[in-house]
Amino acid sequence: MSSRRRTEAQTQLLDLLRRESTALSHDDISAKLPTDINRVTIYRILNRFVADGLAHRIVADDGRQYFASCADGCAHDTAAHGHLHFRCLVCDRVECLPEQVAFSLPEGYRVENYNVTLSGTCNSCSALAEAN
Amino acid sequence: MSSRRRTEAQTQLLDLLRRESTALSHDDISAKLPTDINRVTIYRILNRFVADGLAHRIVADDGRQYFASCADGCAHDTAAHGHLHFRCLVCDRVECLPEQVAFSLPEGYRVENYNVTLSGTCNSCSALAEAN
DNA sequence: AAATTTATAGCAACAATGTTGCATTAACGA
DNA sequence: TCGTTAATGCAACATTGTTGCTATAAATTT
Ligand SMILES: [Zn+2]
Ligand SMILES: [Zn+2]
Ligand SMILES: [Zn+2]
Ligand SMILES: [Zn+2]
Repeated sequence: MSSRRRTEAQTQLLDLLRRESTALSHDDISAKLPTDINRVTIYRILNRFVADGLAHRIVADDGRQYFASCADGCAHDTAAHGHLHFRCLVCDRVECLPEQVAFSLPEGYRVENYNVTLSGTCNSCSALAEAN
Repeated sequence: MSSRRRTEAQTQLLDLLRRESTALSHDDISAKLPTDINRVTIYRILNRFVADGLAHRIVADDGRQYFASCADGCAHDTAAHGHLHFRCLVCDRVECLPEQVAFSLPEGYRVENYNVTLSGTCNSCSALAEAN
């Protein structure tokens, strides 16, 4: 395998993902990056991060990709990404939740990727709603 | 609410969804329909079916929408769609599996939609692989 | 049966998201 | 310092799904 090079763009992107507590869409990332990085470059860096196990990709129920750092407690094997994702329909944020999903699967199925996304109202948004 | 009208296009589409054992993408549907129906019309009919509880929408981890009839045993409330979906990376089919997913959610989260998709190799494709 | 109403269909154009090809730049090792 | 090639940036494209508008036709009323 060809080895990776340390570039400014990648450093910024990885720092961003690690700093954020929620999973980020491409748009989120573009908006939050300190420097302008080309659209395509961002996509390519993200794909590389996923391939290298630095981040994982969530395809949410809005059909868009979100990316989250794999740093904390989420080991790089597939099964570790079986954790839950929650997309809030109010604040439009996607969170990685630590809870694992349990299920049984009929004989003969071999799982390679997990993509579990619930959507609804997140805890902070329901708290806000209660307050009114 | 304005009442629905019985049209040829809708009948064909609903028949197709009910006849099929797997969830269908737009392309699948286009290809399998006995008559040519306009792209946009298909999308609109599908959205109506989902709104009316005749079908449910799955957003798979390829970012595309798949549709399955709600006829058999899948009641029309949200929770009933908590069943598992499996997308086979070999034969590219999406199945509704009857098994429910179990998970716990932190306090304060309110779920409106479930979207659980595993991907990998389905039972028939792994059987074929074994045979070789 | 004819006229009326309006849900549905069809066409064109658009929007959003992500990828590929290719030339240029720059990281890194020799 | 030089050469190799990974990474970037630009343009163009691909795919998937939606919206606006007009035409058609299903259902209801006259
Ligand atoms: Zn929220
Ligand atoms: Zn996650
Ligand atoms: Zn298969
Ligand atoms: Zn299903």
